Amino acid sequence: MAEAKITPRSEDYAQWYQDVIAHAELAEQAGVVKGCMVIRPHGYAIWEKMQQDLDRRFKATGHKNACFPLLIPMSFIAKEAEHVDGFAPELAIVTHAGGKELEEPYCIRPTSETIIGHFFSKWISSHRDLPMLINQWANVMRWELRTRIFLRTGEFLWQEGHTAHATHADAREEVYRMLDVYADFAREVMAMPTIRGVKTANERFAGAVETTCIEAFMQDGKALQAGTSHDLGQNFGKAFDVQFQDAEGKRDYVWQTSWGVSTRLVGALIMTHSDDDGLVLPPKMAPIHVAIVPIYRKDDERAAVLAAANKIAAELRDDGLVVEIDDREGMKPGAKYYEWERKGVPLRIEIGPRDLEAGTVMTKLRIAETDANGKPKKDVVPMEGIGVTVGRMLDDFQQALYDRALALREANTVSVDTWAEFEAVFADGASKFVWAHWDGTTETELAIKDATKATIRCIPLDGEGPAPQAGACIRTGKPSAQRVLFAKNY
RNA sequence: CGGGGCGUGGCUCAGCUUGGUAGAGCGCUGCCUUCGGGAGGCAGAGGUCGGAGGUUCAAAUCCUCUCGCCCCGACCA
Repeated sequence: MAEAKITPRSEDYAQWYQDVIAHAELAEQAGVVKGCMVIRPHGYAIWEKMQQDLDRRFKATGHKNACFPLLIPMSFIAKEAEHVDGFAPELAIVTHAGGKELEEPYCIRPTSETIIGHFFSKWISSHRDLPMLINQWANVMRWELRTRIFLRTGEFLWQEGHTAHATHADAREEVYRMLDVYADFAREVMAMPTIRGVKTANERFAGAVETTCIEAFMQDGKALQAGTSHDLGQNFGKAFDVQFQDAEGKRDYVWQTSWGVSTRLVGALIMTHSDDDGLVLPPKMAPIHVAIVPIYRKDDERAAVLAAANKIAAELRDDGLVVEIDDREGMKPGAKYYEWERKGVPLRIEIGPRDLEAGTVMTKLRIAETDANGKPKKDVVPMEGIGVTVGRMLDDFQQALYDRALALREANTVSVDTWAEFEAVFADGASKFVWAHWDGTTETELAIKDATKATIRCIPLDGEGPAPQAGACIRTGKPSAQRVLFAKNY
């Protein structure tokens, strides 16, 4: 009996996304808690891989982890005018505790700038205390009207870096250092190309003077903000009175930054690489690298095959790989193939009696060409030196996924100079990455959004997108210094 | 908050119009056969039909109220 199939992307991309998550057992709607998700072990394992790699990068750039309270006094949120305007609508508020009404309500943290500002003011008094480089791994809550698993949920997991510096220049250097950490991580580990840029005033973080981002291309042509890094200027320093004395004895407010990525990255990973057969994971993101499926008929075959499978697994594990031997009884090999594929395991090894005789194993990458009969291509490789062979296959696969993702983005990226062309790209719910000129005003940005649902994802940094060149705004014809990135977004 | 939909074994749902002993498929448990791309047979376990009230000899089904969730739109990492 065939299992319920994953909806093909061509039929319904949103349904496909949900099907992939369900079939790979990554997460599910909590149901009993509105807008919240349960991250299942396989999904959480992916998040842990992200955490481990990022945490190493944060430590390598001098940051230390800490943890601040989940509950924040409401008065804190109100101290920074733009911040409170931005976040007030999505706060969950605690009014009662211990059977009594609280004197001052708390909100569940939507982000921690305010409470960290409070503590920075206690901890910082001298330029010798700077820079203060803190990161927090935490859960936060934003009461969203519309949620999508991993991409936007009421509660989500993330890291938030918070730093304080003596000069604006130092803070800006930090903002861009961490943006590059995110971009490098996305490229090297997630095999996901991104575009680094600056957000328009309209899309800026509430309370920041500048917000930078990495934008990733999803298979349906939409953009997804995969990470952000903010220059907070002295806004929170002034709101929370975070002052220091410099070497000359002058007092000044600190210059702060904050930066974060969240479990949303799991959604980005899915929509960058996965296909109609389910989840596809780059080896560096895979909780299980290799699944070994033993093939046998009789008991004596079973014993011999399993012994060989264990030997291979041991060799691969010595190389640091996570290997699963699928020796479940009563399940045919084909069913096991489908299961490991929909869970995104990058490489499968089949080993049976014929292999034992020949001293070989059968290997199958998660994404493979199909032969003339429509069957996926498998490779016979010698058991001798299996560790080296598998290592190379996984490295190549990691690179191939990046190349494929980049090629898809490039194939769906266009430069557009007329409004008619621009509208056509975004007609009927479609989206691409569009480089177009814009006159720099929020008014025009909103008019374009109103007409097409496309928004400015970012103003590209040097080296991203087409070389800067003056032109005329796609909408108003007014002068524009450079093209900006438009797309519909998640 | 507007518009739509749904609450029935673990999951997906049928049954409701026209009230009469709670069903199917998948999954699960056991045994047997099978095993290089989604196996089959036999035997079994499992449900206060979201909740409360009402009508009735009799309610999953009709009526009233209520709770919850999902989808679409307005806000957002």
